[in-house]
Amino acid sequence: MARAGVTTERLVRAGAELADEAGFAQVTVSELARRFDVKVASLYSHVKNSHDLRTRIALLALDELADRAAAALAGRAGREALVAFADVYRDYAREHPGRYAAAQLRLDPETAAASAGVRHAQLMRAILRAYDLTGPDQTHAVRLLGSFFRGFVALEADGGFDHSSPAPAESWARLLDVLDSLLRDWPRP
Amino acid sequence: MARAGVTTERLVRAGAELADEAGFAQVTVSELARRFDVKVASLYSHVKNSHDLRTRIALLALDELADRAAAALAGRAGREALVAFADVYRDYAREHPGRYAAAQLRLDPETAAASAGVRHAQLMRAILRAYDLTGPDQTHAVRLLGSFFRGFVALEADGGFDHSSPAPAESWARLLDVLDSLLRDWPRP
DNA sequence: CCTCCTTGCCTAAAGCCTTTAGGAAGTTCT
DNA sequence: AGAACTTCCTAAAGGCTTTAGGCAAGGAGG
Repeated sequence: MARAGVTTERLVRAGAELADEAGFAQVTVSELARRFDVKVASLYSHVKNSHDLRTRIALLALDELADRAAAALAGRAGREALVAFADVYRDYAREHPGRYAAAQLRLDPETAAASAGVRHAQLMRAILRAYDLTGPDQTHAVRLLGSFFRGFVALEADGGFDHSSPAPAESWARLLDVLDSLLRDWPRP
Repeated sequence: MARAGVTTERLVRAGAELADEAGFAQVTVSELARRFDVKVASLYSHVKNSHDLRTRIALLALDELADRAAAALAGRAGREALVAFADVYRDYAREHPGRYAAAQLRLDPETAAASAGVRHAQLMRAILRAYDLTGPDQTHAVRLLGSFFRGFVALEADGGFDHSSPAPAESWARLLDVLDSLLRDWPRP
């Protein structure tokens, strides 16, 4: 019997593509087996179980995102950096909805600590260095940005902005300006 | 055979409780049948299918949320209203994580239009009446608040704030103040 | 070249969830 | 009481997950 040449690597990559096509929830060991034209049980030599597969896809996505974010931040600071970083997120979510959903998967602490999630946090902090924020307000600001990015992208993906008029892109651009202003002129407690 | 007294109403309510206990993803027709001590197929007289069940739970959650929000807003305006409204969201998500997750379920357009989601949008607009925002900036502001609430609550639930120091509650309070400032002193384009 | 062993893939089987079809026993209304 | 409806049941098919045990392809070493 000719070997199909399945590897964990290829499996995860195919899983990511499947996620983008059909949604992260549809990523199933069975469907991947079908795509590799292999029996389901065979995949269990390459992946521990369904959860393991999903986790690996999540890690791939986090990695890709961090890479893009780091590239976008190179040579930029202040408003430019903020916008570039934010766009990386939004664009990635739009280009790769399944992978983006995967990146939201809750990881167990050890896995999370070893993931590219850590890089994300560092990059966000780096953006804020251009602004004059001290002490806890720096953390608050990180959380504001993180919350806004995540929430906006989620709402846009859910069609939450579909039935009101300015296109999401317009709000996105305007709000990034507003947030830049806010960071430059951060209100005192 | 003694009747178990299952009704769509009781099913949805039990589903909501199950969601809060075990997570929205664990809400399954089978598990509910177990809880009502009834055969699985029996439930299909009360609910069209699994998706129908989840949708009903989502609608219940949206309704409860809108009720709470409306109550919180009564007699308040400006910063007070903003904080009260925001707390309703965050508290609901913490008290009823499963229901809150259900409320995020993507509904088809007709269902969404008939849901309490519409009330949410109106309440949010009502809050902004206290601030001096005109034209598209009003929509932008609604989107900023919505994104922030949703993102913050999601990140907190995912434990995204677990390994940095100020407690989420502290950032939440501070950031609501910051946003209130921002709305009062909204930057010109 | 040819064993030997690792590894990829397979069959079998059990467990759990969903959904449909068709039937029997309570409930309700006339 | 009898008809009509509703609730619940058994049966059965189909899908996904996961484990156990086996055969054969391909590379390593003699």
